[in-house]
Amino acid sequence: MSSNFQAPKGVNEYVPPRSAIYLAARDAFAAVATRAGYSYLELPVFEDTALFSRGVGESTDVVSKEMYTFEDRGGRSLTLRPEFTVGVLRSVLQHNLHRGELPVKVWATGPAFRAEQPQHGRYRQFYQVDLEAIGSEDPAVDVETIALAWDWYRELGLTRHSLHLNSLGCRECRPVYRAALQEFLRGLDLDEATRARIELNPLRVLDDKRPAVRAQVETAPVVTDYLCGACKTHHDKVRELLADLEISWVDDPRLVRGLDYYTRTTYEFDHPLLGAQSGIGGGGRYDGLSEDIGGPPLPGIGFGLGLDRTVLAMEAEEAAAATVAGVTVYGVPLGEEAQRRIFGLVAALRRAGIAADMSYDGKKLKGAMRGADRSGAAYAVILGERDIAAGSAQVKDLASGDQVAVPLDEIVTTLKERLSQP
RNA sequence: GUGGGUGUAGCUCAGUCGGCAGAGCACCAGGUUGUGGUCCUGGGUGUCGGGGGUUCAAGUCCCCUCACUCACCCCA
Repeated sequence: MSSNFQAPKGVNEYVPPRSAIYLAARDAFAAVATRAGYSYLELPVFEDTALFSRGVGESTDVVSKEMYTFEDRGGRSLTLRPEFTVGVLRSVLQHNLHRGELPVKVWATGPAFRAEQPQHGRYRQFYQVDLEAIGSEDPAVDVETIALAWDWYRELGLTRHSLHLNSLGCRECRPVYRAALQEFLRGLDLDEATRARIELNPLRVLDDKRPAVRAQVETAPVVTDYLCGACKTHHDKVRELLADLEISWVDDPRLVRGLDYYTRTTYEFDHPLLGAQSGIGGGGRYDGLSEDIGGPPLPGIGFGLGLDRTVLAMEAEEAAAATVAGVTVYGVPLGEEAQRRIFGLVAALRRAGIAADMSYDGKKLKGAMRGADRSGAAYAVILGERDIAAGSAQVKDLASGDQVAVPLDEIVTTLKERLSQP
């Protein structure tokens, strides 16, 4: 231990060299979203507590026991966002983006917070990329979001993830199913907590992983048998379009998500190499959410994908790109005057768009050259008393070992020229 | 929140019955007064997670605590 302080329990930090994987994944998502016409949204990390309790739902675990809630100095109750979707919708409504052309297509990224027992892949501060299409009921939009997530995973080199798909129905047909399910569940032999869940959030019982519960719900009624005509048509269209895009999925009528706002299309991405925390992302339609938080009727669909678990999946599949932050040119000064000139030269190289670094602290030649080697640079620029007297510096090709003297005022152009050649 | 496992050098880990804190890699210095990567030589860089207890003696045994981790739960 090098300090008395350590990061708070359950937070996940990205430090070099691993942070490069995180950054590459996030940047790749920005590209995927942007080329599909999604605009960036930067949101507050905390919101009015009531936004989450109304949006996500009082009956969810997320709201009832996992929120970081605090009172600010003005006595307002605020909560660190436990997810993105409601905040995105709140912002879209607040800024009247839905008054323009629909759907409103936006994406966001950053940390989210839930006070859970930490585990590998489950953190109290975790990171997501989020994407939402608001204001359209078209099943093509449902599939567009799925396809973008899918393409992102593929672009990152993942091959083993799977897509699970379900439809949860709408406010017409879901209550009918819910009642049927409750009736079935009440007849089972279950523990007290689970019995309570039957009344509060019966669909979640289907998600129980315990073998004893699993076996009993085997014969439970499934939601897809209860879909109304409109929901069924929608769901069939989604599956048809998915097939068109050659995305494979498994129909999972037991797929339930832990947030109350989902309607119709619901999906989840899993990765087999992550143990219990196998859900790497999920999303779905939330056609009633706008009204739940006091907005106009406005359908929507979107997803949140876990950056932490995606990075873990990349590492598990050994797909993590070996992106090492490196420079192209490395300055090696010998002596004070040389250090001053190299410092200026490195700045000039950077201004010319060439990635450059240098040796500090008056390191001896050997140590400075070692630094050049480790920097990954293609060229070292070595400058000592003799070179200054001659008005030139030594430009060394670190791969071949060849070294030539170049006049000081021609170094930037010389290197630029050399680097532009293949 | 519940139940189990682990915590020793920067990293991966060994440490027997309680008896001088170790290995590999990494790192640093030198071999080379102005030339890296290879090679050779030398160097342990440590709050044995933290606190307390037992003991002549604790990395090792006991208690508490913190963190990580596995499963439940939850979900990203």
